[in-house]
Amino acid sequence: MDETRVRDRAPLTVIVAPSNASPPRLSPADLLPDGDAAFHPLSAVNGRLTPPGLEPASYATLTPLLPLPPISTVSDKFAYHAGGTFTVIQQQQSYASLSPAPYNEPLSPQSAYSRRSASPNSFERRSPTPPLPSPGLDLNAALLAREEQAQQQSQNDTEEINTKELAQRISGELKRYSIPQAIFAQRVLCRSQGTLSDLLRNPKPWSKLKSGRETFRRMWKWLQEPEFQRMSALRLAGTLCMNGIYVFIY
DNA sequence: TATAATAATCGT
DNA sequence: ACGATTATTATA
Repeated sequence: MDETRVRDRAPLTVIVAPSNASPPRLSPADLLPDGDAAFHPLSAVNGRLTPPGLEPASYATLTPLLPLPPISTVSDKFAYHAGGTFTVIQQQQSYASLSPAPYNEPLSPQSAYSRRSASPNSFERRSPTPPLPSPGLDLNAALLAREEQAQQQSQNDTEEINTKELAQRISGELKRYSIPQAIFAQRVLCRSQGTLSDLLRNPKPWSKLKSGRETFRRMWKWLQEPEFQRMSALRLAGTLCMNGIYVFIY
């Protein structure tokens, strides 16, 4: 719908790659377009995420150090339909399989927001987007998965969001993990710091929102992710900015 | 206390 | 919604 602005400070080479060449290479540096001093991919606190109740470490330090996360996952899928066309993978949930089960949430589960979505204390994994059914594989499974996903999606799209509460929650989380507005806004919302600040302080009621809804949906989604995944999103740079589609950069 | 980092405001 | 500007807060 909207959200199609691509603004890069650093001239990144974005190539939607014809994939008969060698597998895509991502250098960690590419994931950190703005030499963000805040991001220290290596300062992992031996794997454990902030346990409920403990003072949260900075978001930069609590990432459980996924050893070059994207690449392996990605190249799997990549290889999967590396048929000669290009490699675009629907964004989402790429890391779910990589890390040990995370603590879900230091906070109380969302309650008032919605009655339909998300069981409070399970991860309710949306399955990673099933690769396009490839001939010879199990069609039914693929179709089923796809359908589930579609349901999920339409649910998400239909969902009404209590923007006021959402804003509070987000503010809270940003504080807890010392996530700067600028980072969150840019990386997960594709918005500017000022915009986010405004949204958080004076959220308009859902009913009065038009295109602005998308932004709140993103906040909501982010909130539903398990912690490690949220952090990935933070480090990932621009992932969601292109229509929910990953484009490999190399 | 100076400076840097981050957040809030406001005109467009 | 952006982004420049100003205000606030953290830090050396």
